[in-house]
Amino acid sequence: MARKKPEVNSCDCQGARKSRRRDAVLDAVASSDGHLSAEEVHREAKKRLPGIGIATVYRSLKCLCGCGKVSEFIPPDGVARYEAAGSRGHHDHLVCTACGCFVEAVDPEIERLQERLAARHGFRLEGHRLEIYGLCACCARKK
Amino acid sequence: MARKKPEVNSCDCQGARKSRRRDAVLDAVASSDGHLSAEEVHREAKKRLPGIGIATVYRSLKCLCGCGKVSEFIPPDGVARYEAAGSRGHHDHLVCTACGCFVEAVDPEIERLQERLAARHGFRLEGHRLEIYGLCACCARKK
DNA sequence: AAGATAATGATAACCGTTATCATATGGCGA
DNA sequence: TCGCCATATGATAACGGTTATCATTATCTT
Repeated sequence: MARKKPEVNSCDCQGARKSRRRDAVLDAVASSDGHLSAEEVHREAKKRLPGIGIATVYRSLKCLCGCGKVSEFIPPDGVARYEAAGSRGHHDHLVCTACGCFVEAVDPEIERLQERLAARHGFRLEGHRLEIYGLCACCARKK
Repeated sequence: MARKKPEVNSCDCQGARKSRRRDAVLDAVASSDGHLSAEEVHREAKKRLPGIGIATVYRSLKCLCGCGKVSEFIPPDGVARYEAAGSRGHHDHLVCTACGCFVEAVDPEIERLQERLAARHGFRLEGHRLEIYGLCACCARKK
């Protein structure tokens, strides 16, 4: 007999069960400023569940990204960073090439033009990544 | 006595010497469609200089990127890809999430708006990376 | 409570990239 | 042309973030 689908949990992935650790990972990401690396998420999550392992953090992050609760941002150094999605909505990043700081930014007009660009090439738009590199105001002043 | 600066070679990096291998790497990248991974560049370069090692390819690519002869593009999978810069000039990428194909595209208006966005946040613009994800025309048709 | 299956932790494996180090090479002055 | 010496090179070990493996535990349904 077909089993009933498990109740909704922090991850809506197909067949996923409720899990204290995944909740802890989501909470760790959601209660931070964002831009946490997996290792930093692990550190935060351990404050909630001391025994949680790094593998679980990676698995949970992947799951939470899959269901849209968390979004992944991969800066030029290739180390993935995570932030809670939804709360602040979509945004792009201005990355300082000197100090490595991030600034979040959105330009509705750019968003709109991207749709146009995708359409022009026959692409069905699903998402995008825009990163602008340069010197932040602080670093530009020092040079 | 101060030595004279060596003559210009395929890499204008400060103090760089002319080198057959670096020339081979540049040629390998330049004579392809672009979007080659380091391993693929290595394979191409070996057709020109059979004994060339992978480490030299990585070193040469870094050097060539540094002086602007080659540009690096890091897709979502994190594996760097290289293409000759200059010839076709700057462009962004439309990446198909189904088949993984790339399409090059530029929208001058987006470029301009990015400058405005950077300025608005006090950033001194140095560069940017724009990748648009979606289904290419071919894959969209199949679904 | 029992059975089925997803979740977990520890850790080995993976893999692209870099560092290391001994040797070879290029380019300059003589 | 020769010799010097900094740069370039090749082989390979090391690195580091991420994933796979596997035995065990937790969760959900009946």
